[in-house]
Amino acid sequence: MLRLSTKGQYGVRAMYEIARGYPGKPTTIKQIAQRQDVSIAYLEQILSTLRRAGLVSSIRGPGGGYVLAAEPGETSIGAILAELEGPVAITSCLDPAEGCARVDSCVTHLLWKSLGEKIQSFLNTITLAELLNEEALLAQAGVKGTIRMKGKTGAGDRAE
Amino acid sequence: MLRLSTKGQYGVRAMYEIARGYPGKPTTIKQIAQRQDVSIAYLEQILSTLRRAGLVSSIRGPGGGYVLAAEPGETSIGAILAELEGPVAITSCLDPAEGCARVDSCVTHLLWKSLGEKIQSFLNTITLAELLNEEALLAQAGVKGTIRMKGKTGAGDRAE
DNA sequence: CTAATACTTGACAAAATCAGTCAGGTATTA
DNA sequence: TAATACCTGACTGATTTTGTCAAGTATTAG
Repeated sequence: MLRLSTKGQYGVRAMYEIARGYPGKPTTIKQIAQRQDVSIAYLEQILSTLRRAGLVSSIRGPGGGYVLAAEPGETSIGAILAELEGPVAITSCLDPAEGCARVDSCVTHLLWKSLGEKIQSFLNTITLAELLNEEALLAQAGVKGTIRMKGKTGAGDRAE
Repeated sequence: MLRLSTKGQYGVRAMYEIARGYPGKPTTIKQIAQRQDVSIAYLEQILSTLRRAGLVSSIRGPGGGYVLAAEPGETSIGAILAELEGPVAITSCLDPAEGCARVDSCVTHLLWKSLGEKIQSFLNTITLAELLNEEALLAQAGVKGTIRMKGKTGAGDRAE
């Protein structure tokens, strides 16, 4: 339940690839497609959305590609997903575009609203900067009590 | 994004109606259908799943209906949704039934895993008892960092 | 200038999931 | 034994997802 679409997932991964080149080096769609194993055509669709939203800028012509519109710490995962999938809306009642006829009589309304806010808040807290730095991600995303591991496996290292 | 299916939503609302009769009075499908404005046929499908899962018991024949299998404070929203929609799995990678080929190289894996755990934890905290008592729900679901009350069965009375 | 590179856009469609209906059952008790 | 009420699986139309495809437009090296 509560699955994210591939569009949202690919979008975050694409933004991560672009963030790796920050600042300076533009990243081409082709590079993203190879590194993240997603089709170029699909990425074009996704990046087009993100560009219109002002999250990335594109540079045309030879040597061009995509660059972040702001520094990595300024772009949250929540912002990326909001553009690609719309706002968090556990139920249609809570979708700003739809609304709910029975708000008052619905005992579960508050429940879903509260859950949605928690999710949104979490996603807004994590930025591309955290994604670029696994330790920072652990600190922010690490959960209740147990996960105190610090030594990473080295598997996620840079392959540049 | 991250929308819950109607099946899950109706399931929770049906469980709420059944919980209102606790202890003692069985609630019929027809009553639930009227109060929550859901078709009888669809509810039968949903309640059949919940009964097989052991969350409710059914009493057949005239005067029958559904009753909770445990007291309201023992049944969490997370348990209900898990039966109707499967486990929280933001990505297919995190679905126990599917698995992920690129776990090690995926920078976002930890992110989605962490989010999923937060959601699951929240849903496991809220029970039918909280739904029956709006104050308890506010205390549990209300803003972050303010979770103070832990008294369990005290809240399980009728709320009307 | 012009060709190569690279982004841009909108239409389209197969596949999967969702949301629910329907027709026939089975169990219980007044 | 008939009325009540749960039980089950098959089925289907609608919607969403997950992409592909074709035909552009903009930029710059040479």
